[in-house]
Amino acid sequence: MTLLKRITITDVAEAAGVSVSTVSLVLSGKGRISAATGDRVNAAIERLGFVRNRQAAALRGGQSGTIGLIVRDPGAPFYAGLLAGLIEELERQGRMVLLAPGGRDGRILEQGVESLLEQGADGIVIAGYPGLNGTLRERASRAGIPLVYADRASHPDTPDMVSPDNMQASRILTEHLIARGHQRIAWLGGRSDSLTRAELLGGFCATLLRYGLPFHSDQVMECESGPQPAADALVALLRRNNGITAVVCHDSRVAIGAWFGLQRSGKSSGEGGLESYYESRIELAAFADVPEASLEALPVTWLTTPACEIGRSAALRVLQMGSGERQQALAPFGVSARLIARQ
Amino acid sequence: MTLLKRITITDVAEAAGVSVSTVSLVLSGKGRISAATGDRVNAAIERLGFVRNRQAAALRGGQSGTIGLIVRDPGAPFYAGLLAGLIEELERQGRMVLLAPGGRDGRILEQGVESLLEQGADGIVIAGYPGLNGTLRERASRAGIPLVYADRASHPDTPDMVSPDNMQASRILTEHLIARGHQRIAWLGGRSDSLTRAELLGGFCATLLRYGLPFHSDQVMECESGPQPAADALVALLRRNNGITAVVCHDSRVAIGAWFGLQRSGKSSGEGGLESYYESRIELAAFADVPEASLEALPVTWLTTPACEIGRSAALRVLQMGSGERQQALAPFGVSARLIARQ
DNA sequence: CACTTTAGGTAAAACGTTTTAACGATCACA
DNA sequence: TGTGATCGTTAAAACGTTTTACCTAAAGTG
Repeated sequence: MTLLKRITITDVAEAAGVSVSTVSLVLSGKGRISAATGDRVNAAIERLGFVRNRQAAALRGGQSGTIGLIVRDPGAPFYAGLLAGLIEELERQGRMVLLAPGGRDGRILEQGVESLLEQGADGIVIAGYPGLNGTLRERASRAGIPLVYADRASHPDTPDMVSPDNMQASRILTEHLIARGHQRIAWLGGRSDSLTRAELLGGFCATLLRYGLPFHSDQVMECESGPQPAADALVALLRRNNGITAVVCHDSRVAIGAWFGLQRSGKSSGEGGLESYYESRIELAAFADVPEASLEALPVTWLTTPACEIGRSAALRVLQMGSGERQQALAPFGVSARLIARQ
Repeated sequence: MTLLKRITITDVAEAAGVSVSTVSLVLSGKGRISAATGDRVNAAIERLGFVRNRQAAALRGGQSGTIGLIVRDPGAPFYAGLLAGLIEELERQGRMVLLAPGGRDGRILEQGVESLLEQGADGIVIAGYPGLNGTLRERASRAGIPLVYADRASHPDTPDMVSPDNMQASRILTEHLIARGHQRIAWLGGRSDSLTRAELLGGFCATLLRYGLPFHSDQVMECESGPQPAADALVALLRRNNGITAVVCHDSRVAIGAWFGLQRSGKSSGEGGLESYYESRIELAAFADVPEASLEALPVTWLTTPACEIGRSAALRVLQMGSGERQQALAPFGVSARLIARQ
């Protein structure tokens, strides 16, 4: 395992009997070079196993070919999906992703941006930090590179944001239930201080009203996002016996809990298992960040935020901004959701 | 948004009234510089908002400060976890992650490695490609940088591999069930052509035998990894009425299916829901790539492969190899699992 | 034929940093 | 006072590309 001397453009030039300029021109396909010379150079490149040094190229030329990304929680399935979409799109454009560590701490975020600038990223995407930071925008703009925020939570409408269209998602899910004949639909779960929940609930409420269906506060049940609290909450909700025939769950854990709650509250025929559900009078629907095995297993209609779409859009947006297109031409970007119906 | 001229080390030197060499020395903390000069330089850096250009530094110096990573399927929760662990550890060592696009295709993988070499990665980690490729190893070694494979599947024992210790994981889970008094334990799920399953099943079988418990082929049930097939398989297994009191499930989807199968086969009291399970005579346990909401909701004892541990280990390993430690000193790396007991 | 144009190619100056060898000054020591 | 050390700093040569301006020979033009 001897460390061979790095093969440079100079070696190639020598081997092909041309100048370094010519090799560079062949590499980038820019200047005017005859087919014969081109072939000769390419042959030499192949023969020597030359790999171009992007750092040197970037040093002189400008673009490093990388887009920086900071994810607060890269292990969370949603952000993993976002990352996957982002990578895929950037790859299509011949760019790579430079991943800076995120973290709860805002200071780490700033440090991450700094590192990305050091590494010469051509643009920066920040995911999972709902509180947007003016300082960072300022920092990036001073360095002359575009910065965009992407998240599952909703953002104010500015052109450098990519987020799901929660209102629309909620409308789709609600209309689906209405189309299936439900008149009294309940809402379960979510903390009332969440912006996402507010938007989802807003879409829900607006859709009910648009179709002339009743919406009273006793149709909405707040609860912790765990199976147990959700089950309890659903039992309590149904005990009021207010004619509910369908329940929209704020997230997948709530949906699982709701399912157990249904079993317990006797809305099923008592056999247990999947079959019993189909005889129940209550239909379940849920929002989900991400496809989940438990939702596939249960008879729940669910609607996912397409994480990888958001990633893809963020990628396109940052490249767009980088290529000098005028900012005002870019509208805020809302990504729409996907419905997976059951039963 | 005017694009300011980039602030360079030269500007700093001028502002501080010293030479560029001095600034560089201060930056890297290498040479002998007086406290006074150091302060003066740092003040100038601060004042001008200088960011060091790593590409230029790498061009001259050597190390780029990045580790390349190729993940076949970055959207899958397990690899997301791996990525998270990897990032965290690399950050601790002051490195960043350069993410090349993966893909089913082996050709894309090679191209990814090539891109990483172009970008000057100081090392490469490849995750999720079970079929290891000698060409890539060769490529990396010719470029003089370390390459390690990391995966959830098991690998042959070579020092450049990081993978979970499946035998040990299986032993832990099986011993847990034995300790709880189970004598006849069944195995459910997994395709028989999977190396991972073979190792898990090997550990299971070995542990049973070590404790003097019977192991017959009718205790093992192969099935597709979905809720429905698993449910059917469990029903069939229990119908044989062979005294089974516990079932080890190959993965989380199988576990969910097994749960429904239990309900259906009357091993529960018929009330449905969580409560009914506790009266059932059958205990469930499962392996899981990754923590999952459905497993938390069900009374299943499960054992996860700590994805982020694997990522972390891969990071350490690649840095270790890069820092010129002797290869033979490095043992193959098996990462152990974590048990989450229920009931 | 004298002239412009064009095609194909090259020399050389950047790009921003690191590092080595050298330098003057100060200091210790006999 | 001469002789090395030691200290703090610096000039200058890399590192591997890209790009601009320039060159030469051949081809076109009147």
